[in-house]
Amino acid sequence: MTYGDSMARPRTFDETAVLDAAAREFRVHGFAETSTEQLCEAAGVRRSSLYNTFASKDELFVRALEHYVATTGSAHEAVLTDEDLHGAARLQGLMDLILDEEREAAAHGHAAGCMVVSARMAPDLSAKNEKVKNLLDRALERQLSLIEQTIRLGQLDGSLKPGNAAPDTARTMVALISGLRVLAQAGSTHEELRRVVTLALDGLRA
Amino acid sequence: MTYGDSMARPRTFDETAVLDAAAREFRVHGFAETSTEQLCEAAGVRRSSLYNTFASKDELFVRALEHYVATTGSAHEAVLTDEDLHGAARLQGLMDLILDEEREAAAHGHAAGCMVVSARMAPDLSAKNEKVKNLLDRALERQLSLIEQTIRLGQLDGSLKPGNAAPDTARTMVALISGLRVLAQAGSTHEELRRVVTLALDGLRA
DNA sequence: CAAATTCTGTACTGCATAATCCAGAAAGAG
DNA sequence: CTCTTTCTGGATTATGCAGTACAGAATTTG
Repeated sequence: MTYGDSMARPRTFDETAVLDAAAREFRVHGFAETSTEQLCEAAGVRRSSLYNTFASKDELFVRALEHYVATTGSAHEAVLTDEDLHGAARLQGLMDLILDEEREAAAHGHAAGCMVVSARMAPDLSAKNEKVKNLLDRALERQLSLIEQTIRLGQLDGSLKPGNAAPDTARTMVALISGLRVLAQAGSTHEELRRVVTLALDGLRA
Repeated sequence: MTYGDSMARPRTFDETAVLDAAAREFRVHGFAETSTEQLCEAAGVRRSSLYNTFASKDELFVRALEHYVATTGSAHEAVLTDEDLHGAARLQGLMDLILDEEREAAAHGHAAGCMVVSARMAPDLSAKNEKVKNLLDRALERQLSLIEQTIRLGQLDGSLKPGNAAPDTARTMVALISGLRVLAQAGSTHEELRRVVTLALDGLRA
């Protein structure tokens, strides 16, 4: 009942590290195909410890998703608000984040995967768990809003072709990112993905 | 042991209709989240009948996937080889197929889903079943090849901007289509999806 | 009618796996 | 040292679901 700093044996594992490991598993294999066994092994934690910390696989998934969208969201935000770059370069930077992630994963023999895409493609998850749906919706909203602002900036600083509606362009970028995740799972090489990005961004440049 | 035309009670259900119904379930819910119960109910067929006709859920999935990629592939091919249209219009026609499908599904309160995207996002399926992987790979190859030819045509007939490499452009289109599937699952409206398509295609036109 | 085959409906089996429980060792706080 | 809490490791329970089995009705051919 003594929360926070206990007066007994402390946790030997980092909760955030567990969420990281869980997210890595979930994003590659999806929710249904990831067993608690895999999660324990990936996190280097025993079952009892897992269930002491998280009530259920569902809750762990929600927490991992929360952690995943928060960290990736922040990384994306950092690039998309980099004062040293013009709009087009920020977009390029965002896509480079994705490309680098996929290259890194490919070096380990698999695609990076994406918790958001696979969760979206398994709508029963969102239907069963309201928190999942809310997290996904808010993540999408945040991403759209950030990209939208970047588009507007790029059109003002002259790096992006004017005339394209910012919301539509933002949504197109999100579609492109999701599509890249799928192509990566289909085995497309880093070079192929990079050329897709180049072609798509060139269509937006001034 | 008497194959083909039996001399007894014939099937009262159409095997193709079952595959259609199964594909409809699988494409929305994915493999893991679709129970054999759902499949029976959707197809209007009893369990015994299902297992008399298909050896397992795995085989039914493979058959449904086969049927799905064959029918959608043919529909796409029909548009992409329509002699009455120039290249850009054929691409537009392809995207309209997707958009119409999503609009139709949205009218029923859900996204259309996609067996290919969700199967790709669950790579364990392909890992476990070689046939799944082969079907997905051949479907992607076919789609890329068809779109690539259409791009080349469009660049020759002047409807598409020259200079873009056809393979890259084709892969970008595939990414866009996958992205549309994801956005649709995220609840994007038909109008929003349509504007995404318009923007993306406008970037390719002459 | 007889034989063959599929249908319906329900009940059952088997397995994977999510989740619980427990006994003891380990490690901090007072 | 004592108390508390978390660890390890394994055993156990519970559940959902894929797949099987079966009995009887239905439907076709010969």
